[in-house]
Amino acid sequence: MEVGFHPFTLHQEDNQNSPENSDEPPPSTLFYDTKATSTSSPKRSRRGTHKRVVQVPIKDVEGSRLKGETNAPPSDSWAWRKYGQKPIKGSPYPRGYYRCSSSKGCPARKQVERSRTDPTMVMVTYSCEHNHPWPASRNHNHHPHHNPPPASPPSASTPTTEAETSITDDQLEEETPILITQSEPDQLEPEQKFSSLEVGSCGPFSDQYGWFSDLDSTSSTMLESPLMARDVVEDSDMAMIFSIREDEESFFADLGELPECTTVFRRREIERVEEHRRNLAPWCGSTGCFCKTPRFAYSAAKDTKRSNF
DNA sequence: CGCGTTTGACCTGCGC
DNA sequence: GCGCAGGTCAAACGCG
Repeated sequence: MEVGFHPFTLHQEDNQNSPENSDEPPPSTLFYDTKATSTSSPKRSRRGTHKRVVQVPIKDVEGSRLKGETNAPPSDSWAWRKYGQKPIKGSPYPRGYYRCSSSKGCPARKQVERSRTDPTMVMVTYSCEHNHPWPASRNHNHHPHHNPPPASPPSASTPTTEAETSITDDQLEEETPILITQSEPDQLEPEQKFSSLEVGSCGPFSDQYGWFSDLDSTSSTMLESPLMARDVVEDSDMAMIFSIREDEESFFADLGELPECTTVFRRREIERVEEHRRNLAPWCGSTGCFCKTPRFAYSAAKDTKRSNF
């Protein structure tokens, strides 16, 4: 399919949903997760919605699909339909609103806007969860087998649906390691940190996988960021990561054609993790936890008159 | 013809 | 209560 993009940074939104106020995450690879209760209709609840903000290098977006638009939706494997666009106060770039068109009634939505502080980055805010299986038609490299991800304790939040699980599996079939970091870990217990990164936790992660699956090998550059190099893993999280490793091995066995760089990365990271494990070094500094590959991720007149857009 | 995008209008939440 | 700003709706339009 089209060129994938690299989720670069994700940061947790506060309850007020104001990426424009928080679009200055460090230029490192971060993966924020927002935990909140989804309330009634999305339209009526601007706060309390589970959102995830992903910062993506603009070049990747451009590579996928864009028509001179400043914030063309990054290419993930879900089908997104644009339903609105608004100029955001304080930002020179408009925000585009997309909803999943893969399935009727799917509540999944995402907002795309270019970062004010770094025009080379696009902020993608995911909210709600896909309520349907992974759009196979859009999912290249679909492998029919594979074990479900290690039974990471079901997320404390929203249970993972079967569809979501399968989605995850499918997407986990995809290669390309991904770095996931959750911010604001201080507000979460270790388990929570991870559960919030899990697939089922109000699921947005499953749709994260969507574009994870489209990542191309170039993401390895991001993955070898300094931040990546200094990861330290906590025991509980290590357990997760290592329980996944088994799958990983089988995965890799099936991924013979993966770009070498990604494979190198994995091995490198595995070694690092193991080393950390040996040292039992604490991790999750102020920037929080992170996971590696997608497989590991699961742990991962008003206005018109005034806005004239 | 179906699907996606554009865009003006409307609705809702929140801060003051 | 009011105004602002964000989020969504839906008609019109474009494209394949």
